[in-house]
Amino acid sequence: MNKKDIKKQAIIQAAIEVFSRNGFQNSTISQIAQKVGIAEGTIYQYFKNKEDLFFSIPLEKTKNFSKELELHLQGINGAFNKIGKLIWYYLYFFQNNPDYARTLMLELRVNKNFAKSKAYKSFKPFSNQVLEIIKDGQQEGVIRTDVDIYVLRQLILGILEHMVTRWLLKGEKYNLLEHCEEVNRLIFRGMSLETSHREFR
Amino acid sequence: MNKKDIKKQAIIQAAIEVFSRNGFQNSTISQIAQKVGIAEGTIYQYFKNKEDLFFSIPLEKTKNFSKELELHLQGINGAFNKIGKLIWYYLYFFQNNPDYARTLMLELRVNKNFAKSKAYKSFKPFSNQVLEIIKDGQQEGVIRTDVDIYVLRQLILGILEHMVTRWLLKGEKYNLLEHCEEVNRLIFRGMSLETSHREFR
Amino acid sequence: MNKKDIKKQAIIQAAIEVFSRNGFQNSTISQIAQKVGIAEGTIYQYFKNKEDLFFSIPLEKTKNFSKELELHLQGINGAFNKIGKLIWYYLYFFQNNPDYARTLMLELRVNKNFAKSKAYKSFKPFSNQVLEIIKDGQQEGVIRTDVDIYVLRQLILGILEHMVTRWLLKGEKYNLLEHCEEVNRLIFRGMSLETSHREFR
Amino acid sequence: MNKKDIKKQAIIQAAIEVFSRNGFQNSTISQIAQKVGIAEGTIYQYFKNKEDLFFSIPLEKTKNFSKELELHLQGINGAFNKIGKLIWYYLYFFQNNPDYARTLMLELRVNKNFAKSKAYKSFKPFSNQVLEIIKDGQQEGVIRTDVDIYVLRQLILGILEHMVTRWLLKGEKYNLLEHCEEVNRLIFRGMSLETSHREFR
DNA sequence: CATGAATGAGGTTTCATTCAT
DNA sequence: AATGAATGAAACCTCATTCAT
Repeated sequence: MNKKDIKKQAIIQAAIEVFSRNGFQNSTISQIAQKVGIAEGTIYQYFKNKEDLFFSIPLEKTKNFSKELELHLQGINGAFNKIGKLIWYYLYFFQNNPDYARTLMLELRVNKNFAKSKAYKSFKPFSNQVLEIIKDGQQEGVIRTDVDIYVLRQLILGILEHMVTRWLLKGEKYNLLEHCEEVNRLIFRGMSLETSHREFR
Repeated sequence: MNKKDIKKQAIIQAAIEVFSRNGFQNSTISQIAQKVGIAEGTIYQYFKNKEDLFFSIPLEKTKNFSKELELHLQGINGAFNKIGKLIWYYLYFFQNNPDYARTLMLELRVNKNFAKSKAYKSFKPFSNQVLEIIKDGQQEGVIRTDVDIYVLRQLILGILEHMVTRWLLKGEKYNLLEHCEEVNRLIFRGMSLETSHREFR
Repeated sequence: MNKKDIKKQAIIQAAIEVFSRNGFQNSTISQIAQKVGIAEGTIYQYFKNKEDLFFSIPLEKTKNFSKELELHLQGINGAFNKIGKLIWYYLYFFQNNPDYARTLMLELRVNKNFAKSKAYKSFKPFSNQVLEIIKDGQQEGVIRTDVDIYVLRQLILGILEHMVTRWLLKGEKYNLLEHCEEVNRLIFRGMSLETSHREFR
Repeated sequence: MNKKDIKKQAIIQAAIEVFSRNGFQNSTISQIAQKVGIAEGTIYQYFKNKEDLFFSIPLEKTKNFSKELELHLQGINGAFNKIGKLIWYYLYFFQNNPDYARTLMLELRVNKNFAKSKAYKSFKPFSNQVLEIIKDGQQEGVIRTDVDIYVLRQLILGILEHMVTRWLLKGEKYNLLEHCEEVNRLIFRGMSLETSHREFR
């Protein structure tokens, strides 16, 4: 990582802190520059504008997320086991990155332009990965096939996003992982073939 | 409804349209006043400030939502039947109030001050209603008791919020009710006692 | 005093309280109306506009001031004795009317339009009275004649205004009459013929 | 003086002119910016807000006042001679800075927040200087000791402020120095030990 | 590459005054 | 005479962005 990248990282890190505390509209370039210890103008050497800097946050963070998730899924077999791990890691990650969680869930996710940005596309791999696991599960014969796989994916991601968002809005006062087990049970049951239940019995 | 209330309603209606199109920060009092056909200052006779007007929207809309829901639930028996109807109505309502949906899901829900406002409390009755139905279902013996009822509620509301939000972010281009049936199936299965499945067979 | 005058008095009294607490610019017609318990519009039945109401305060207060002063000067002989009493009464009056003191000294006295208003002229009698006493003193042979009588009057009124103003700006925390004696001595000495001193010895 | 200071001075100079002509409340940042030939926003690079700019005026002017006064007092001996010169210079200064006089006497002096500001403290040195001269005079044996020195100081400053204020309210139409001599006489006599009079004879 | 002074558009909010009831 | 809803002008201040040094 060269000098330029180091400074860019520093700006992004400061941006995460500032944006997460005050939101996009109430954060100022000046605050971010101050936190990094550089002049405001310098930020414009690295980012086209305020929104560009804002959107670069998930671009960066998603790299970490995916790389780590990869490791955590290594050596796990079975669709439900993979999904269980994925759910755990998702909650674990955001619990440990609360600033980013706020930025992503309360600001970016809801930003009109974001959905059209290329930063948004950086989620695609993760999203696809979930889809692949579901498909595998159907081929294994453990996941029901009478429900659209995109709806199944939406079920999982929807619950996860909601859990994190709720946690944020409640002031991050409880342990986000505390209902992990129960949520797993609900999702597994919902997605299973009925027959698979009988097998479990 | 007296004259003053009529005008207040008119302002709220205009506010919904304007806020939903541009977001809170990018909407102006001037736009809203213009839409109602009154002077800017007049709005401040009815609302303390911009945020007060903003927060008064759900206060008003929730009244309608609850009143109508009440009617739709009349004469329906069985926890799952009630939940099914509730899910359908929720999606139906927001599909038919897309402006309000945008305001609520993409702006209000994510606003720090909103969670502390009294407008937020107007959701409480609906939220409690869901909880009651779940409890009834447990007493009927059709809903599992090995998962916290608050987690069960979160499951339902989380999925619903997520579906509406996703629909909005995708440009409202598809029919929000189109996967209603499948979602019902997923949620029912997730929440059921296993034994109840066998009975259905 | 008929009904109309009673209400007018009530408005003026409320105006004194409000204006003195917040100043002219930061006081609102609404506040005054509220204090009286009438509608804003009603005030415009009695006063042309905000400034007219403001200027009507000294017009009213000066009546009281002069009437009382008259009584206090009754039966006092000798220019210095009269001046001494006048100084005492001036300080006594404002100490007991601190709201009006603030309005007059910190707002009105400094208002451009006020100097041109007819309310300003209501001070004239008092001002003339002082001049008359000085003239009398010169004829009695106790007040120096080598200084312009207008300068002598300015000396007295200047010190008095300054004392009241200083007292107000210091938060009215000390007794305004506490240096009355000393000030008298200073003024008397300054105004006396030298010979009169020797006579006193 | 660097570039930044020069511009700051220019803004203050323009502010004096504008504030003195219209008063604080009726002056606009826009007017001041226009007079300097800069954008409104630029003013906020130099001053926190309108009031900050307002209060910075005496901070600046007092520097000049004190520096010049120092020179004028050089080589003068005797408390009364010093006070005489000080009175003359005070009147001379405000006569030659009528804009500032208006701002200080009619606006700042009467502003609640001003008395608490640090700008107010910039008068302290001058105020102390007067006190020192009085003390010297008492040690020399020419100034009476039966009157509190703070009252004596108040006598001097009160008359001076009043003279300037009166001059301003009368439209600055006469020569402020015209009664300088007479005022000196009054103040000297008031402050003197009686015995000192005999010596003068 | 870095700086930071300058810009200037733009929106919320207040409130004296009016006037129809 | 009293009301009080409606008006609408007006100004402070912020801050992303630029550009000369």
